[in-house]
Amino acid sequence: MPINIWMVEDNSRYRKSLVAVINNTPGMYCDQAFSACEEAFDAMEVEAHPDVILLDIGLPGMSGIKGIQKFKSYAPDVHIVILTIYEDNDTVFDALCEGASGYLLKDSTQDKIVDSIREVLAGGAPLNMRIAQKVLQLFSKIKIKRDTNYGLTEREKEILQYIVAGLTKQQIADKIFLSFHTVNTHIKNIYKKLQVTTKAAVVSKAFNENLFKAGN
Amino acid sequence: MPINIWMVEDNSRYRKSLVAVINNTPGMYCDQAFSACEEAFDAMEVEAHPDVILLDIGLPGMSGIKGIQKFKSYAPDVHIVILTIYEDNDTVFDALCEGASGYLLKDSTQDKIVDSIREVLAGGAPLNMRIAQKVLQLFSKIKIKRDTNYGLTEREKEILQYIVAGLTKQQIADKIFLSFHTVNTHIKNIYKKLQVTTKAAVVSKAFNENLFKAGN
DNA sequence: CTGAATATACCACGAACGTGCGATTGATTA
DNA sequence: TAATCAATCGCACGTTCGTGGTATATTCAG
Repeated sequence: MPINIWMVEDNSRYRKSLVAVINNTPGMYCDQAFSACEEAFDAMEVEAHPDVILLDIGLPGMSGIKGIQKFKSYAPDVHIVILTIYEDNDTVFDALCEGASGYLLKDSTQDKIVDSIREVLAGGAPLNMRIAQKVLQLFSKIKIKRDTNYGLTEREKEILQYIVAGLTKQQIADKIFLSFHTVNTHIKNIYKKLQVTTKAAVVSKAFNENLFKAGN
Repeated sequence: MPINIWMVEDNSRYRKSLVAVINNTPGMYCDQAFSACEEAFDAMEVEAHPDVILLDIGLPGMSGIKGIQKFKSYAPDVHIVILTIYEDNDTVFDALCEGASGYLLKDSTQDKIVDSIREVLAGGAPLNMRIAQKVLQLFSKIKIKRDTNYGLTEREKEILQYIVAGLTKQQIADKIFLSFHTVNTHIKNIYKKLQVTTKAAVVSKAFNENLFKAGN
């Protein structure tokens, strides 16, 4: 059966042009196109749900970002592909967190957009080249932090885990069969190495710098 | 100038086959191919550095994952494209964190691999369809957590920030011009809402559940 | 108008924490 | 062999925290 596509895009020229392209492509059709999320929500109440929604972000009324979840509440399995001019980190990040299945930029060719519709239904995640690069950069940022060990010993790392877990010094001592004083000493040493002075700060630093994972 | 490509792949048939394809492609060449990272490191010491390294993960000796950073230490600007059969979450995640510029699976067509080499040099991030999907799923997981606000008020969120930053109650009071007692009360309420009993636990929960960002 | 929620403020007490000392043992390394 | 480091244990003091109360002003929805 042909792919049912909806489109939400306030630029009528761009919208009409792309709708025409889709309707001239075998295997897919777009009979619903809107200039605002609100109109599309009304249609979701009465029409058969689409397979894919091509969604702009810079819209009058509700933004595409907020619209993602709303569309998903109507049709949990719908694939939402963002099609926008925005490529700043925050917008991309927010859209992906909201559950977009793909992210294209409007400078994409019409062929690329049509291909992406097929790709998302095949279980893929069409991403513009520059968007994919941004996404990967987010990962490598995580790594940088994970390298700084602060020279914690094994025992100290172990105790660090329990601090993060929220145990008191006495509870930690009981857990690993040490005296309260020993735990106290270890924690003092952890403070020196991490250059902090409270448990809350240790937890904060531990998360910010990914002081977990045994390896390295 | 043509693209200089190296390859690290222990399956000699696959390696030779792909090297041949690359060398038959105008604009790129592969004159160095290895069956282990260690061999490639030796070559990095004496040969001109490549533009792109196609790197397997399941290798004898050092794994491709650990190899990524090592290659980057020789040539910080080299683009490393993973080419492997592994597509489990941990492997993908680790590779991207280490700084891979792309991630392909070995069932990719040779055309796709050649295209990806060009794409990565054009500033893109070639990802296999299924890998891209995994990556996007990681983002939507973040979102789920961010929804659970625990009904914190604006004031409480504000104070939460300072707790995470490691300030004492008195310091927080001074910072936002409130009495110590008021801050104390707010923190008590935060504890009730988050169901914790210590500052360390608050910090832990705040990080684990992304209790940041004002939006929603 | 009337609760409910929010923000503000105060007090007191015991528990937990942070810190400055000192000390012994065993393993590793220079 | 001497020195360093990790791990263990100990005490004392002042500070901060967590928790049980109580109370007032404001705002906002029912």
